[in-house]
Amino acid sequence: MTTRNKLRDTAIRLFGEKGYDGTALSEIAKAVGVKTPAIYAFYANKEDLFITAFKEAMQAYNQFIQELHTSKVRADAKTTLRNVLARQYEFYVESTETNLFVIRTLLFPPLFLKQEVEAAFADSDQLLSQVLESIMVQGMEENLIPDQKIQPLVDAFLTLMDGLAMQYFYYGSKEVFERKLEHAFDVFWRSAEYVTTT
Amino acid sequence: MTTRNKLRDTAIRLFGEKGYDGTALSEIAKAVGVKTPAIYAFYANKEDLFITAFKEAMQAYNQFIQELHTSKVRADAKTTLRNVLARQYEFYVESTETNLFVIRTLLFPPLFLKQEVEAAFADSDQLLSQVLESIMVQGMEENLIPDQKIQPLVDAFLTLMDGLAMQYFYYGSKEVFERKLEHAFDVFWRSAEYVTTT
Amino acid sequence: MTTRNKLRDTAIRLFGEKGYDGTALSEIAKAVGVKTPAIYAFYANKEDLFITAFKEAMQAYNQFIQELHTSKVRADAKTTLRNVLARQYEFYVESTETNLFVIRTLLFPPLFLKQEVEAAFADSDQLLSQVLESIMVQGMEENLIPDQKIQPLVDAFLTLMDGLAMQYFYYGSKEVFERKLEHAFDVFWRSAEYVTTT
Amino acid sequence: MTTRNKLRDTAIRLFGEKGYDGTALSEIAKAVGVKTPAIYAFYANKEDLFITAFKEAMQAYNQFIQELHTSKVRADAKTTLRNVLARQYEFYVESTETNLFVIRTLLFPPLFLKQEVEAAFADSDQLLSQVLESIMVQGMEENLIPDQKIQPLVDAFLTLMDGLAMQYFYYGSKEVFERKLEHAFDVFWRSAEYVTTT
DNA sequence: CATGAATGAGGCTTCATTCAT
DNA sequence: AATGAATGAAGCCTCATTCAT
Repeated sequence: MTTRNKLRDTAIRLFGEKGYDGTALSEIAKAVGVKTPAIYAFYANKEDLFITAFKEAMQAYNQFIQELHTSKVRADAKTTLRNVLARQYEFYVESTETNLFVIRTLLFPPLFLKQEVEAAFADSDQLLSQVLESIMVQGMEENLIPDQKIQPLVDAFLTLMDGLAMQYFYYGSKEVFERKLEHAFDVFWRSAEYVTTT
Repeated sequence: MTTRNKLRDTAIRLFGEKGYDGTALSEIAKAVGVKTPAIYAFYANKEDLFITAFKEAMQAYNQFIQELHTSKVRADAKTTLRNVLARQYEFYVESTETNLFVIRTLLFPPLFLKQEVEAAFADSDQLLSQVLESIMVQGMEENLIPDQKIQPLVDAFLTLMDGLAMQYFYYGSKEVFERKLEHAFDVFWRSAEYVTTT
Repeated sequence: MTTRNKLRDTAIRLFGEKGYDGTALSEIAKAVGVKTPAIYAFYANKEDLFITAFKEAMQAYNQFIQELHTSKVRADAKTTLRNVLARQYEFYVESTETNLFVIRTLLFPPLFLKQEVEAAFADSDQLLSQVLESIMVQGMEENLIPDQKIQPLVDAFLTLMDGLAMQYFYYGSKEVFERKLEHAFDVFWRSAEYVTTT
Repeated sequence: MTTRNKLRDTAIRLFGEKGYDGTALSEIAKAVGVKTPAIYAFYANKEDLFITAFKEAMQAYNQFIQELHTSKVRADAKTTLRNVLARQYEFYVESTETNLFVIRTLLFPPLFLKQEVEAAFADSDQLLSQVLESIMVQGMEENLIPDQKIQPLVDAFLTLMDGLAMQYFYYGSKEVFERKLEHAFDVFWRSAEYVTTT
């Protein structure tokens, strides 16, 4: 891999672990095996490196969302939703570093990036909402989910995903996290498939 | 208020906004109207100030959880749970700064505090779990919630609370947040009160 | 003297010798016997130190001009004008460093100071013009200088002073400089006292 | 023009504007449309480029002086002297950049060039003195200038030229400069043609 | 309690220069 | 002749911290 990309990826990892202010360019350079000034051959400055890293990480994140959509066709809505969580989990495990960086930056962006971060977040959020919505619609067409307003289901599921995201990062234990995932999904699905008498 | 406490509270605010590394002692001192070395009359060093601030904030947070417990007696389980979310929301609004600091620190503690933070989090988490559990039990005793395993409900509700916490911080809009809260709770409760045929 | 002023004076000297870009803050600090960061206790940054030094030097320069005016009363116009050059010379010798800094900065200001420098120069220039003008008027009242337009005399004398200033800095030799001074003044005065037949 | 010469001329311009220390090789390269290391194909290092630029500029300057000499034959001494100033002015206007560089370097050479600069200056100065001297002699032969010592006239005229040089660089206004030039020359000439009674 | 003065450590960045291509 | 990659040196500046007052 090129030095340029090694720098970017290492930046993702270290910025994710210790934040923008907590990460020195010298650490990134050292991890890549290069002296600090070499960074400036590829990036204008620390902010530029951070932004580049952020864009890369967001792209990986959005691609993950896109793939949720692509792969949804294969199964019924319940399986698909369950898969969404499984994929989310997988994604976290595979790309913990990228994810830590994305979440950290979305929640606590360095001030100079606040606006861009908000825009990026809004995009991803909308994308994910659409994917979930189309899954819910499919569920209704399959008669797995009774006819009802879709927004509440989407909102609840998004909240669930966010909650799991948070927990993934603060529960060390795999078992606890998997239990939570199971339980949260079960409760969600029971509600979704519930036929309101009213 | 004493200078000591002004420093602590300003630390909570600024560390919450910009993180440990992003906040200079001089900023805190300036915001309080004092020169930097004055901080050392009250706190051993930056870490000490941070830890003190963290303890104060966690105490406020735990007290909030405690009060959820205390106030629960007055109403039925559904109302109580709904109130929990309302109180959580209120707490965020009233104490945004404290909360930002707590969440930031729980999710992304400075390295020197990782262990203490995890312990503190475990305590709060357990406390909150117990509160929620007792509410669920009450719900069953009231026959509002059909007999079922409690852990899944608690896990789902905790996930819901975490998800809302995250969303509170990245949705600027009050309306969107309140809609999400409503929807997420409705979906949760419908599931909780659902009588499984199986 | 306070560290603050030692820094300012050393800055005048070193900036004068080697220019803004050629002088490192560390050199100034070292010459004063202090570490570089100490500078920041007194000056916001390098530019601030430079500007402060410039103001101080300009003040010394303007004060020198003022004193030309004050001391003029005592003698006839010819003596006074000759004295002006003598004083200018004295001033250069006594305050070579200040002067080198002033001239260097007036002629080749760092870009960030260009505007302020031009304003400062305009002020001093006007001040000096007025002083010279009043001397010429005095000379006419004394009938040492025949009645004529004053502006040409002032302009010529100012050009003479500037020419001497330049030569002071590039002729190493005292003798050569003093000869030039004598000659230039003689030529000037012969012209001034000349009674045009036309 | 060759890259080599483009570099040299751009160096003259930029070193003249911002000095040796204030000009980065990268700026020069960029202005020429080449990458920095390309400079090293033609010049040993920054000092070498500077010295080369200086020699080129001094040559242009000396050639200007030479031409003063060459063209002098055509007219009477007064006209010739007046022409010298006109030509000096023209030269400044046409070759402001070269001149700025020459004057800056003569007055404030980078330390590593101090000696060479002084030698170069002495040469040019002597050359100019000779030119002026021969004009004065011509003036006497023409009986335009009464018999007198030549050195004072030469010294005065040199001082005048230096004074105008300085003023050219710090007066923005063309009108003011031209007025000063006129006045200074008039005063000079009146003195030169004056017949001393003594 | 509080501050002014000072500093060691370290961070970001620029720059002249080298070297392989 | 020219460039991309890289670096050593150095510069400006910030910051946590100390100490005498």
